[in-house]
Amino acid sequence: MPELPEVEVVRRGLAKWVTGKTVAQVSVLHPRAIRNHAPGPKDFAGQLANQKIEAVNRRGKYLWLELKSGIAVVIHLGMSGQVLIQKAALAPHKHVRIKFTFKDSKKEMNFVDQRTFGGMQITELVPASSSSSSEVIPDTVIHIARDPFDPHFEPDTFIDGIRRKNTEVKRALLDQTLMSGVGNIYADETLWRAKLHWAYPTNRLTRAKAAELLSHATAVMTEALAQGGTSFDSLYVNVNGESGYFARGLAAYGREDELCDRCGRLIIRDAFMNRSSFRCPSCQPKPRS
DNA sequence: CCGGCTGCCTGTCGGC
DNA sequence: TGCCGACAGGCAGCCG
Repeated sequence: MPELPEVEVVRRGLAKWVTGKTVAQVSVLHPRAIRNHAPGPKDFAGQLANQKIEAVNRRGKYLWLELKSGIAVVIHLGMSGQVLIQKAALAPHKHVRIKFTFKDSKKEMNFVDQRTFGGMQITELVPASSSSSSEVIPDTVIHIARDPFDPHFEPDTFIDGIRRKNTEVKRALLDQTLMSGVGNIYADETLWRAKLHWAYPTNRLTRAKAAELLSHATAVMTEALAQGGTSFDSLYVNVNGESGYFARGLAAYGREDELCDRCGRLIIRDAFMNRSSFRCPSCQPKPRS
C-alpha cells in the first residue's frame, strides 16, 4: 500500500497495537524480505528476540519500529507489502515473508508481500538533520526528504528546490529527496488539481505555482488518509486487512475514458517513466516548448 | 545533474 | 483452453 496515506494508515494501526510489546520470536520465511540485512536471517531474528518496541514512526513511505535498545526495524512495503496483526491460529497467508510473535500477546505480526519488492532492515538511529530537537531517524532513511505531514517539513525548502530543478514536474513530485510520500497515484491527482501536465518544466514554475502544487499534494493526501487510504483490491489493506475508500475520491488516476469532473472531457492515459499517467487533455494541456 | 533504461518478483487480465 | 504480452501503487543503479 505504498504511498504516504496508505503507509500512515499502517503506522497508526501498528502504533496502537504494538507499542510497548516485547518481541518473543521472529521467523524469516523468505530471505529476500531481509536482503538489505547483510548478516542474514539468523542474525536478524537473533537481534530482535526479547526486544521491547517503544514507538512506530514514519517518513514518506518508510516506517520503522523503534526498539528500547536504540535500534530500529525499518519496514518498506514496496509495491505489495502489508503488515497484518492476526490470530496465530489463522491459516497462514500464502505470501507471509516475516512473522513476529510477542511475549505479551497471542496475536502475531505478519509481513505479507506478494511481489517481494518490500522488506525489513535493522538500522542504527541517528540524529535527524536540520532539527534542534532530539529527533532521531534510521540511518538508511536519511536520504529521504521530510514529507508534508512532518512537523519539521519546510515548505520553502521544497518550493525553492523544485524551482531549481531542470526536469518535468511529475518526475520532481516522485523524487523522494525533494519531498517524500508522493507516488504515482497522488502525483497524478496533484497535477490534476493544479491543472498541470506531467511534462511541465519545473524551472518555469512560479513561486506561487510551486506553493499551490505543494498545497494540492498535501490536501489530496490528507483527504485520502481520512478515508483510510486508496485501495483497488485486497493487496492494499490496513493491519486488520481492511481496505480504504479513497479510490472513489480519485479524479484522474485510473479514470481513462471517464469524464473529467471539472470540464467533462475524457481523461486520457499517457506512458511516462515506464508507467501510466492519467490527465485531462483540456485542463492539463501539453506545455508549449 | 539529468533522463532513459534495467532489474528485482508474482499475479491478473485481455487478446488471439 | 492455453499462451503471451502488458501492466501493477517502488526504488536503486547504471550509463551516456
